[in-house]
Amino acid sequence: MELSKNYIPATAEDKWYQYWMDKQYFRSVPDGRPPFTIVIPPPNVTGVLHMGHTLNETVQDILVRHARMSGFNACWVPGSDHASIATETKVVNMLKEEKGIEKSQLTREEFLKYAHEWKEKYGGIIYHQIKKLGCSVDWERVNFTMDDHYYKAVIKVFVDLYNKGLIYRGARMINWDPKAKTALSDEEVEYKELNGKLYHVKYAVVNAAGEATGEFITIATQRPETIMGDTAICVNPEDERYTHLKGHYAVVPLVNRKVPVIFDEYVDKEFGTGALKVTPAHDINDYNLGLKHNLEVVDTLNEDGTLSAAAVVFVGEDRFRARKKVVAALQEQGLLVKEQEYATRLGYSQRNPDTVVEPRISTQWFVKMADLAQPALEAVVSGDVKIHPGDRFMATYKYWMENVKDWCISRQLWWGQQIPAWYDESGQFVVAETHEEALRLYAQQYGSSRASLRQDEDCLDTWFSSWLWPIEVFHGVSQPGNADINYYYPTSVLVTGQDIIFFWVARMIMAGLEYKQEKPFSDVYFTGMVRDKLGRKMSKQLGNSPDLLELIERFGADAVRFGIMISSPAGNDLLFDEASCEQGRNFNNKMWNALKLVKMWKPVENTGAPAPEFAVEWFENRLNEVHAEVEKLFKDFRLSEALKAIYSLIWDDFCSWYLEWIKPGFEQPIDAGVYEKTISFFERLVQLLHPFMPFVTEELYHLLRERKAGDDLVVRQFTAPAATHAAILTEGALAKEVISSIRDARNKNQVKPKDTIGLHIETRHQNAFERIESIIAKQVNANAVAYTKEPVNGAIALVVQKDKFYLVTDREVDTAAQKEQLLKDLEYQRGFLQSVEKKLANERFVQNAKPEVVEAERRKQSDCLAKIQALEESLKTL
RNA sequence: GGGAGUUUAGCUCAGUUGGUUCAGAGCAUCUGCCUUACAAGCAGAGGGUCGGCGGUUCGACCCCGUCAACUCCCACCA
Repeated sequence: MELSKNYIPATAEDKWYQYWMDKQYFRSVPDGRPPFTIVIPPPNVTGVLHMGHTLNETVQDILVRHARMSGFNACWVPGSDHASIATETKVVNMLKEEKGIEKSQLTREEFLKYAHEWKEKYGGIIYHQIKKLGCSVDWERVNFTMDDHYYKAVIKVFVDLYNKGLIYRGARMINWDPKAKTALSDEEVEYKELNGKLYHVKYAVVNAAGEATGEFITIATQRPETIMGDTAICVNPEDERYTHLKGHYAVVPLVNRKVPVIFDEYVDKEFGTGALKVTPAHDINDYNLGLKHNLEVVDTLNEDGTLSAAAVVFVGEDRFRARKKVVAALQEQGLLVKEQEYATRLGYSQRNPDTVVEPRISTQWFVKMADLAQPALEAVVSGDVKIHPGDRFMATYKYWMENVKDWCISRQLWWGQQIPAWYDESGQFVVAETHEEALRLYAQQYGSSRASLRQDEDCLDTWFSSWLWPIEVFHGVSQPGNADINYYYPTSVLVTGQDIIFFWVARMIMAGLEYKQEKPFSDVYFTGMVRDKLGRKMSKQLGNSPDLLELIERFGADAVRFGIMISSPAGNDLLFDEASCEQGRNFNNKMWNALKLVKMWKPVENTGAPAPEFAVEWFENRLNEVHAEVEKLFKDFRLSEALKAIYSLIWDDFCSWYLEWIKPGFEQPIDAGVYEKTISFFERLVQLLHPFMPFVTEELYHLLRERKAGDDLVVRQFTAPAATHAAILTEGALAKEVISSIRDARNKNQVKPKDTIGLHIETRHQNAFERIESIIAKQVNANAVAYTKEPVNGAIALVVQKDKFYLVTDREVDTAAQKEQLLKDLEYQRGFLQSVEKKLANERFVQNAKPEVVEAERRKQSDCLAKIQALEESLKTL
């Protein structure tokens, strides 16, 4: 068969993915083997894979393929997340831009219909990309967080937690996105540094009887538009400027409300004027102060960020326009003391990046976290769930779990699981999985029956469904105790970004322990953030986020996988550079050419020339050595190092040394035994590499030999690497160095090809040298390599394994250059000797250092002395 | 403001209980080669006071202290 000049990824990749699918190699059903399970961190259903996903999916595929080839029943569950806020925002924008429809014009049902259509249309992109990347997921196990069974499971868990008293309804200060008109979790708020203004406003002071004292108290605020919601003025009790105001009141400008002056250490005397206006409805700290001092709450904002009737003035104005008007009005009334430039931080909605988040009092559903967090903390601290790399995240995890706050799980959205709370007309409610059940419960609980109840309009936080992911992808909540959940749970490894350790990882541990009484995964592998080569975050705005499919088109999926893995230590940020994909592509091509070389050879039983047995022996040992090393690196999740080890084994040891050693002369036959060994080495090499670069390796595997049905690399099982012989590995290294040195001498025109070369070999290397002699002769293209134990006049000095060898040739040698080289060596050895002797002369070293260290030092000393002597003798001969 | 982490060659990273004159690899760069598998390749070369300072030690890239720079998380003083 004619092999193309270079490896062409595109055809091979599509061919093999289809082939693997047809053979059901990624399909997993419970059997007698131990399971190895990974659940994919579900990407947003309507999103596209960015480089961060690419890294995560690649790592998972490497682990899964490696497990599949190591005797495990490997099961990788794919799926996607409905991502309520992100998706709903996209759908809302699409409706507005493409159809001119506002969400408010639609009923819930109509909107959800559009959303489902959107999901059907774009939901497949992700899966297409996962396939192109070569991910060996079980496509018969695709899960979506809004599948029927999944939806029911989420509702079931909600009802269960409610019945356990772990879910409650409460009025709380939440982050409000006035554009999306929804509550946001703290994590969904992004803070930006801005130049704001600090307005100093004076409030008239009145005494307990309500009479003006003629005094004013000046406060500093960034948000003058909220003063209509003020319900107190707060000062520090230690602040002597204000202590006389105890029992007094202040009059809120514009609305003339009388509010108390309260005292609390919270106030910083040094900041602003030392007096703070308290607006419990619109600031988290003020809210807490309000709780502490029992203050009235006056909510002056509507859902959309305009001023509400409670504001009395500027009703209906947007909060930022209102600010200007309030400032103008204050100025007019002479109450604005001054404006001051002030650097501040404002919270923006992660979903609507231009929208400033508004702290708002609102009725929401909460999960009580303290009791759930405790066991989840212990699971990680005790090492039941192991985090990689190391325990780098332990401190943060611990801190977070010990200070966990209750989790606001309601969202004012339609795309998601609707909260299963059912209300009557007066607001009394029951929590039940279905309407029928709710009616029954309602009658039982309130003693009167209703024909229907109204379901809560809100839906649940996306994470309230994702925290069940490792369980419900196996239907473990909706059908507890089924065969799949019993077999696959707990899963083996979770691979995810460290940025969602608390959103998701911690909560999955909580849910697992609560609903399966067992951790959801044994190991967590954190990948870092993917940045561009300048260290910047990848973002659409910067345009530095490469399109995955385009990268695959240019380099091939294997090369992209190589590029993203080669310098990607666990947990550290990855600075992605296309150059490393190029390196991966070159690597493909290197292997392709090695294949071409091997396929060119004609094996015969008896070539008449001695077979390079040593080369075969050496490489087999080297292969076993690296294989064992790779297995160990896998255990420690040091995947990029494993890839580097394999890369170097294939490129340097196999291609550059081994193949050159056994390569027959032009159009000469090769010994059949050596050929067979070589093919089997090649097979083992592509097998080792397969988890990292699945396509090219499968292609090579099938080109190396005819395969019987079912003999495919993707399912070929690793055998444990055999023990290695240190002596052979050392001899191999010796051969390499001797060859390099002779080539070096030849490059300097000191030796010519076809010369007979004599080497002065130390006795202790003699046996080894006899074994590798023929390889050396062949590699340096010499008639013969003789060796001698006696120094010879005019010899060329070689350094091999820190020992001196002398190369003898009948050529004229450049004695000046030789002399220079020898003097250099001598200088080095003398310096070395000096440092060794200095150490040995140091009494404290001899006394304190470990005996073996001192002994080693003594040996160095004598070795070094011998070398110096030899060098001096050689110098004399020149 | 609190906490965690990082800092080794131009870039990305190794460096495993402190012990060779130990400072490494890959990529990139430069030089020379279209040598019968591979120019997506081969052969060479240059390049670093291991972030700064101090300490412990016979001995420090490694341990301790401190300072600096960068990154992330948490909190969020009107």
